[in-house]
Order: sequence, then structure tokens, then C-alpha cells
Amino acid sequence: MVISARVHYACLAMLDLAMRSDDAAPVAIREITDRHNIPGPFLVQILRTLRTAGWVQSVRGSQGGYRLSIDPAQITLLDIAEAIGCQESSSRATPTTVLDELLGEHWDEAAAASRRVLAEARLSDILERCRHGDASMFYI
Amino acid sequence: MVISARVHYACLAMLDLAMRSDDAAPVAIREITDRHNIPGPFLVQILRTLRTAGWVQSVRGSQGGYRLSIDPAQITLLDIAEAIGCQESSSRATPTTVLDELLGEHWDEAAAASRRVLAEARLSDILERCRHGDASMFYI
DNA sequence: TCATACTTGACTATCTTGATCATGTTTGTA
DNA sequence: TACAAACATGATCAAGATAGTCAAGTATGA
Repeated sequence: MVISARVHYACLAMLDLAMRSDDAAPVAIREITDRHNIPGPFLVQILRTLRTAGWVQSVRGSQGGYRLSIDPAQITLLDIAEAIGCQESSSRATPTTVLDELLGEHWDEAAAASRRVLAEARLSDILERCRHGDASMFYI
Repeated sequence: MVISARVHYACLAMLDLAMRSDDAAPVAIREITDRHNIPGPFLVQILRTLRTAGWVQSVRGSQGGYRLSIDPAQITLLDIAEAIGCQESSSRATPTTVLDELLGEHWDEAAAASRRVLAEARLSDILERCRHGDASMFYI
């Protein structure tokens, strides 16, 4: 489970849209990049992927932008990471020895442990914590 | 926690040496590469790192090779992965927003979960399972 | 009609990973 | 002593991923 900048940005964008899902107007890319310091054209790429996944919808033309098209309680950080990150971590060759096999099981187990953590982080939970503030806020 | 081929090879080499730690003679690189299908010059690099870490010692000259210089019960897959893998996963920039910070905590939590798994895998345990055989052997 | 804003595809630079090569140095043995 | 086996070291390289950019086009509200 590799968390690249791309995945991080995708999650930020989804959370940003979720936060403004009550607004009537869609959110422009420019707003998102300004708020989170994401390189503009890079976010365009990422939003394209999110749109393909069916999690955001775009409104073209003037006053256009993006809108979340999924319930934030229905999607987790794991969902986003896997949709953006692409490559499966178990792209290993079939083991040739017992030692190889045993080691591979440990790598898989480790990857599964981190996936479990991310699978429990719903966007709605993170929004909740962000809105109501928790201990981490005091460090900023 | 990224498990690269380098880390995988390092663990295989350590386990191979541990398995033959009763022998009087050191184990030649060639033997290890043959048994585990590791590219020769690549393993040389890896063994250099392991020697720097103080976990193996080399014997030069004819009849030379490598020997484990640590108790297999004292070292885990996490130790090896961190010694070989080099880069810390928390090499992220300091968060600029609350959302950024919250997300970062989740990434850290996920990484910690996989580290915990690897920290519990001692080389001696793996050797034991390999020697006595377990369910996974039947799949080979 | 025009500015705003998304769409698409191609493109580039940098880094990491996996791997190789050449040239040593050390040491047992014939 | 000569020689071959075996480790030591540093340089180098190719492929792929990552992060990010650019340019040309399309849709739409005002």
C-alpha cells in the first residue's frame, strides 16, 4: 500500500467536495487547488480518474466545476487509494521455494493490515472529525 | 512500508545463512544465488548492506563466504526491511491544513499497522515453520 | 461573442529500482 | 610462489513510476 502524492491529492479533493456538497454551485478546480496547494494541471488528471470511477461529476462551461456524486459514508480511503494507485501489491512472481512462499505470506499479511486500516476510514468520519475538531487541530 | 525485491532478497539471504549457521564453513554468494535465483552482483550489493548493519560477516579468500553474526531470534523482517529499504515513509511535508493533517494520520496509522505485522515475524519463527513444514508447503 | 471552466492527449523531468560491469584485494592450496 | 576462488568497491545503466506541464479543444453562462 503505497500512498503517493496522487492518492493524497485525490483524497483531499474528495473531502473538499464532500465538505461543500450542500452548496448548489459546483466547486471549480481552481478553488480546490488554492485551498490545498495542489498543482492545477495535476489535479485535473486526478479528477478525471475520480470521474471515471463515478465518484464525482463535472459541470462544464462557465460557473462549472465538480460535485461529489456519492455518499461520503459509502466510500473509504482504501477505495480511493486503490482506484488511483492502480498497481496491486501482490504482483509478485509465483514462489519457487518454501522460503519464498513463507516470506510472501508475510508481505501479504503486512499489506492486508494496512488495507484494513484504510478500509475503516470513511470520508464521512474524517469530515466529522474535521468539522468538530479533535486533538490534532491544536498542532496547526 | 514498501517491500521491494531488494528487501525480499535480503530476507532470503539472511534466512539462508541462518539455516546453515551450524556449518563450520561460510556460505558462498554463489550458493545463495543458486538456491534462490537471485541475480549474483545484486546480492553482492545487498550483502554489503547487511554486513554494514552488523548482521552478517564475510570471510574473504578462497573457501570464503558469508556467515550470520546475529541470533535469528533477535531479528525480525521489519529490522531487515528498514535497514535495506532506507526511506522513511513519513517523509511527508508538514501539513498545511487540518484536512491534510487528518489524512496524514491515516497514512501513518496504515504504515504502522503493517510495521507491527513485520515486527512480529522473527527469523527464527520463519525457520521453524520452514523446517517443520506448514500448510503453505502443500501449495508448492 | 467572450470569458470562464472543464476535456483530452501528449509530453517531460526526476527519482527509484533492479541490475550489471570492471577492477580490485584477500587467501587457501597445489 | 603462482593461481584460482571468492569477497570488495565504485561506477554505470535501463526501465518504469511519479510528479508535473503544455497545448489545443469544447461547452456554457452572461
